Amino acid sequence: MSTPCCSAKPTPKVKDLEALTRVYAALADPTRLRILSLLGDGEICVCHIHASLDVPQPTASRHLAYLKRSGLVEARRDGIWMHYKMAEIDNPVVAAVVNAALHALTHTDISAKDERRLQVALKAS
Amino acid sequence: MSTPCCSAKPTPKVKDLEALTRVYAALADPTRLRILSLLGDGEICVCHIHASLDVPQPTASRHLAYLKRSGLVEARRDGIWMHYKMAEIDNPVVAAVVNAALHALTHTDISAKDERRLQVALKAS
DNA sequence: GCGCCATATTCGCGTTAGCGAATACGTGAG
DNA sequence: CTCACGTATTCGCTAACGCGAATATGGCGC
Repeated sequence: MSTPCCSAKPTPKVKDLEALTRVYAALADPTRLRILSLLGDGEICVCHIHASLDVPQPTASRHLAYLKRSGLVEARRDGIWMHYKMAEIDNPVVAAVVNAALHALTHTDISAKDERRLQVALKAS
Repeated sequence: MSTPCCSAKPTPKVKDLEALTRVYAALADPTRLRILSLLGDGEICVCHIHASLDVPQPTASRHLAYLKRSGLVEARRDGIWMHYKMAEIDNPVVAAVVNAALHALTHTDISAKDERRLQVALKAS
């Protein structure tokens, strides 16, 4: 369940190591990991992200742009607000890596606290 | 099998995000990923590593030192030669992340070629 | 001891990343 | 049109990384 790769028999291929490397580079930052952890539960507005993480707004925006560049995240405009969510990853090998990250994040204290702050913020809306 | 975490019920914890971040930083380099892929099959001598990857010896040594610092790899001295192997990772969450990486690497072309070159080198010993 | 071999480290360089602060963009309200 | 608000980008600045080249360490044979 956490590694859906290889459930289908036709062996998937990664074009080259660069794709994997870029994904791991995107995961190699605590702020981005915290963002991904929040996005693992569904689409969220930027304001809720930087409020839940308690980081400056430009910081959240910059990391979100990085994640979008890396193909891990998709953006949707809704009037004034931007909503982000996890991207559909076509490559099953890469998807398994990202899922492993999301799963690992469920075991961190910080992500649990972020999640709690997010729920509070959502309730206040 | 690829994610042994959570097979036991007592929920494991990651001290903080820094541990995860450091692991991902260690994985965010193509040369290190290729090295880990080779080490996934067992202990290897440094000379075979830099020969199989076709990278300069100092480069292999530098990345191996990085991996050792990150706790992903262990070194063993055998006379003149240094042998490296995957480290036993105590934290099951981190272990799952590393296993996901090793699994992903089995789907890359480059790692397959490295593996083939390694087998040739081992046969010639 | 000397010298050779495998491995590790250092140095200088260019590239990249992250941050805080400030500023620009873009959309809806009035 | 103008303003306010949410979001994105730019500007120094600093720190870390990766590389090639050169050099240093450490163990073995003689």
